[in-house]
Amino acid sequence: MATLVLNAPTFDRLLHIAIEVFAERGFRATTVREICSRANVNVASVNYYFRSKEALYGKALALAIQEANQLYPIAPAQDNNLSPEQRLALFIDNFLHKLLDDSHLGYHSKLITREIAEPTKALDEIIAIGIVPQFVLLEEIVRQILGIQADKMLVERCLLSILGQCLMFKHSRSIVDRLHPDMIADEQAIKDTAAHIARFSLLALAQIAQEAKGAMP
Amino acid sequence: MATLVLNAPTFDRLLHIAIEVFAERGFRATTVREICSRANVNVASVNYYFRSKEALYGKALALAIQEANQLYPIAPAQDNNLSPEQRLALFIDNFLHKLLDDSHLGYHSKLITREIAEPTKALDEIIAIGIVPQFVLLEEIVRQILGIQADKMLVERCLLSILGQCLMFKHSRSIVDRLHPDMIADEQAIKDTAAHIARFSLLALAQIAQEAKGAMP
DNA sequence: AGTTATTTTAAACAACTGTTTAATATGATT
DNA sequence: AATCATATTAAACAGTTGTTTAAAATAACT
Repeated sequence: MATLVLNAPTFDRLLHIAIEVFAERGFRATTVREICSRANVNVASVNYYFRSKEALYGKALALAIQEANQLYPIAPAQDNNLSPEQRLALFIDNFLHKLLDDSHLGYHSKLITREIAEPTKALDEIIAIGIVPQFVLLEEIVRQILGIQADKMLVERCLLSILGQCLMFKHSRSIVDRLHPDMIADEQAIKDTAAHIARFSLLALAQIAQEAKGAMP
Repeated sequence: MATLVLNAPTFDRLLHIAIEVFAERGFRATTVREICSRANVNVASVNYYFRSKEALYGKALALAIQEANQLYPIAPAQDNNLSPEQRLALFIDNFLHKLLDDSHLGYHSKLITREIAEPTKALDEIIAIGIVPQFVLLEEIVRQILGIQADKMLVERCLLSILGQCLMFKHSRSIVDRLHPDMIADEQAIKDTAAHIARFSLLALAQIAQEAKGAMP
């Protein structure tokens, strides 16, 4: 029988180290030799286990999404017993941690945001598995705050306003690190930053909701 | 005499095409041969005029910053006769256009934001020439809106909230393009998006200012 | 004109790229 | 112990990389 039984140690090490190196260097600048060298395996292993560098990239990306969602599940923000304001705060806190928690997650979010900023063929999977569910949840929350009558375009714009504030800390981390390193220095700092974003967004959303109510009572 | 007189046509073409290719592919994935091929010059020209690929990258980056600031000067947002609210709206509109105007600026902002997301040795120049002046201006405006007594950390957080909403459309453009392509489709759409960001931010800032005033009258 | 200085060119360079190969080692099953 | 599928290895592959070289072409100047 030829059911390629996956040798867990080598196979797994390769995948996780691939996440790191692809996150650090990007797909094209990453060399198979560097991945293998760091993983202490032979150069041929990538092609043996994954057929090609590109296929390895796809698998590493999928694993990064899966593990990130596993460590920071969105379930708490889905609790309908909470107020939409509380749920928004939970969502932002969760999202920001998913983006910034290097210590538990390694390079997962770096790889994901890199794929977003510089898409390859694998982008569709990212969007379907990693992005759309978050968009749907956040859209539901925002719609509750703004009221059902809110214009769809307005809701979407507010979504992007909220997500943009969070993603800033990932995509422009080099600047944040140089100008305000204390803002994401540790766990508590991340929590404070998340709280600010939630406050900033809620104040804006509440005002927008009030104006809309005034215009169409 | 050996004062290397720069042959404008070749030299300039090389620089501008370097902006494009580096923006599309990133520094490491860009090949000198592709730049030269697109510019219709010999492969050796890069080393002849710029000494190395890395030096060319630095020059291209500096030129991109300079031309972007030239086409979209921040002067209007510096007018002290305007209200801080108007100045904020002007700043955001200017910043967003600088980010999204492909038609006039080519790949300038793509190259700049790429360097921010994935820094090389050239990052310091970007920050000094392209980022700090914008930060300083925006900080002045936000401080006027929040009031002088506002906590420095709070002001900085609000800065990032505003900039993050704008940068979203650059760094996560692949997602915006797929989920809401109409949001940055043309000149008018960009203006509308800028107006939303200004409104969203102003509502939040006004509330924060009011709360702060209430707490410390 | 002739004599420089500057620019452009094709060719070669050594180093590195992803992938393949064929031999060897390891482990499981009989 | 013998047989077989799986795993690992070193070596080679063809192609690409940034950079250098030395000759040829062009321009500038007296």
